[in-house]
Amino acid sequence: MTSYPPLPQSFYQQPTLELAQSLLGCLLVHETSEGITSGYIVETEAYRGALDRAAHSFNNRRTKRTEIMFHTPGHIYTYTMHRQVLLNVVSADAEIPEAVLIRELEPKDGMPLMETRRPGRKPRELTNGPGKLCQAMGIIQSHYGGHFINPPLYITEGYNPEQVETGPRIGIPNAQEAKDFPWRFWVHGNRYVSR
DNA sequence: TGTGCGATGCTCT
DNA sequence: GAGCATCGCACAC
Repeated sequence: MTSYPPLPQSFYQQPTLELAQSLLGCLLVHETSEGITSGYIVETEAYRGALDRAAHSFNNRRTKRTEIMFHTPGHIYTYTMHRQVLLNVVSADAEIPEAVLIRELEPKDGMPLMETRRPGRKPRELTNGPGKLCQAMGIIQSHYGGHFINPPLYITEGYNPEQVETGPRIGIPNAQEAKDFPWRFWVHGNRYVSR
């Protein structure tokens, strides 16, 4: 099985909205004893702590859960929503609680392994949601606090998306004015992007 | 292929 | 004890 060179720390040192776009087309890789799974990132959302009513860290709220967002960029922020695990990339400098949510992947390596983790699903249903992709990739809550520049869970160079689209984020009806911020980014025309 | 809705557990107040 | 950055199923077309 192939390994890949992780993107360096410097990649994460860019403004959150730019990082959210730069991540599109990058390859998310998870190496486990069962094998490698990987997929291209095709949809992201930015969450910008202090200003953003939709963010857990709104108004710089600092709790056990949001603590990692106050760290340096490139850290792994996982949390559970209902029964799912969701995966975020911490962005912005230390003490600035911002992050990018990874919403959808296009599977690359290890699709058979993904299918064993999500039995009975069609190929495009393996990773077309933030909770689903964590299941398919074997990402669990205990990845919280890790770093994307090291295996087993890391991000490497992928392809350059031809066209990126932006729009309002999904599933945050109570965020008032923040729900209309065009902070969702996706690869135009990719068949793994659902909505 | 698309929409609607109920189950569900963890975190914070 | 309330509120969710969701998913899967049922049902219509």
